[in-house]
Amino acid sequence: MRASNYFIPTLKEAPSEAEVPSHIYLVRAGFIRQLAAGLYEYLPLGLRVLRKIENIIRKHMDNAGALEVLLPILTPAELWQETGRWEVYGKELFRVEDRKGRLFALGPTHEETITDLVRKNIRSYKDLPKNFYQIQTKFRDEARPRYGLIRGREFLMKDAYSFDVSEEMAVQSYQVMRDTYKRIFDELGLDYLMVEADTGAIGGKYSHEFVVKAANGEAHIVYCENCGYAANVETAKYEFELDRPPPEEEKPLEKVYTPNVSSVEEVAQFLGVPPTKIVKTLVYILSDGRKVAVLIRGDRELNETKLINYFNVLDCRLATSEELKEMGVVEGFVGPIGLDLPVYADISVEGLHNFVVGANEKDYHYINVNIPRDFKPVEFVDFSTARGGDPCPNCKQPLKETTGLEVGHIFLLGTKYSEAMKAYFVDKDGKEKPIVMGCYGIGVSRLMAAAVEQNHDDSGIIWPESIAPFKLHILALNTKDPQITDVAEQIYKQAQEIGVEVLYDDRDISPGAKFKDADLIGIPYRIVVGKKVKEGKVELQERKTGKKEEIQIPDIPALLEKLKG
RNA sequence: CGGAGCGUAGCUCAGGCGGUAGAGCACUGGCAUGGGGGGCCAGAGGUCGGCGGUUCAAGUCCGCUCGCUCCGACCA
Repeated sequence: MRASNYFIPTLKEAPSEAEVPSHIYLVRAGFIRQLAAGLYEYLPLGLRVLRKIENIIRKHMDNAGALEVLLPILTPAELWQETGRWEVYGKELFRVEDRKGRLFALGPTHEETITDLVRKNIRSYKDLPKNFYQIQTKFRDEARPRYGLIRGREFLMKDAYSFDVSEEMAVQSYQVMRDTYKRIFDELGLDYLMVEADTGAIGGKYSHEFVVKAANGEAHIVYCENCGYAANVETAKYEFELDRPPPEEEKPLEKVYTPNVSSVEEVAQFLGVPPTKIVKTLVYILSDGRKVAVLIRGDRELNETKLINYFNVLDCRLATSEELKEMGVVEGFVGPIGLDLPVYADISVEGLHNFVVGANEKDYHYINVNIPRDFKPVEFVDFSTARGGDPCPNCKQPLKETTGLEVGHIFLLGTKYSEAMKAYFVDKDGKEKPIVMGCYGIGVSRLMAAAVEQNHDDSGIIWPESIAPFKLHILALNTKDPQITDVAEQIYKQAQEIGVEVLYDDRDISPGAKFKDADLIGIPYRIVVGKKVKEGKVELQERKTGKKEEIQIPDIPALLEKLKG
């Protein structure tokens, strides 16, 4: 491709709305443009990268035996109502109405659609297993689109759905996908982790996320370098036993005056005790209306996902000041003793002795509280958020903590959708059974951003070779010098003949501008044709390392062959 | 959805006291130049987000509205 015929609108300055490196560089280097909040246009360069990512995914999915389909973006509301997700998915679901008033959703995911297709067309165990996938635009009416391609309202995803006759077979399909995903992310050249994850709104029995390590990621994960344990903090466990303070002799319960002292830090300082001996009491309202008190040790953070899962509800939130008042609860001094709410305790509270809690009375705390002497929780449950330094649940070595971008998520769904939508098959024994499903997503457009987050420097993007828009960038430094343009043209033609994807900067602009653009665009290899052609030489530069090397012109075909391979 | 900020040239931003609209970069023509966004000359480019109000006069003050961004809630 000749740059003079192409479209690469580069920008010297970062657009004011861009915050993170991937957004800044993808816009500046002419890969994407923003149309509205969370909506992006892919320019020719951007589309090339997107297609590369797609094709890598497609290749591995095909190799794994998955079958590509293309499902409509518009999905009838009735389908979503069948599974209950018309309500459950909430405001994130983009809803539209046709002229007759019939309601549709712009698909954020396609479990309902694919399950409908399968129930209408698959009857027998002989038709199974099947795995269908598509690469399709998805929609989410995000409350807050952010960070360019990382969180858009419209984005490209690969989604796949497996259908099996039994859970055993479904687990096998799941494992095939897990291995396939590893191959995909390996080939994409990204630094990623596969982590245990929560199933969220998709539901299902268990799931794994594929997380690309990135400072701007929304996924918080912990992992163990020793044994390989890795999990999203939403679901991560840690070895509680090693997190316990040593046993103590029980001291008598005492109520102490703690004027205006309510936060853990304040109480710890005021009473001269470590936060590990203070127990926070949090009052939560569950989405089914239940009100519960949850105890957790002062140094630990409660994990609302674990709470939601334990109580089997859609959502939860802390009670507001007004609600606490209505319940007769004293904000800032809440405690389990004499509280008229079911009290659940995090596992961190189990075995804790002589600790501090609020006294349900303004400006008072109890000290030397002990279980079960002073109160008894309904149950001890793992509610706390794992963090770096916690002992690994498998091997007890300290866990590491990092943030990342979730670029893939696989779920063993079980029969949640097949039962809700009556997707049954007739098994060998002649009995009708629900199909066992799995679903598997990859954020294609998000991967493009993730790759840039992980591969850039102060000058611009450094594309991994597998997804770079071109392999080779030829810079003819002075287009008025026929000797230079002749050589550059010749290399360009050779590269095309050999099959190296090449961008040829033949524009009549200053050399500096060409170098700056080339750095910004981030094509892995660069051949600079300049003054040295007089000595029969050009220069090869590697974007990643900045390494420069002089090449004799007759050696170029060999070099191109190498680049192709 | 709560809180905050910002909308002026293609981009990044000044101007704010109410009185003829600015800079840098980009763009067009010309000249010179040709290894890191370089120089000189000339030029084009604006319903100052929109609607309404105050005023002799509004980019500037007031109200409403739309958009974009940030923090939070939420989320892949």
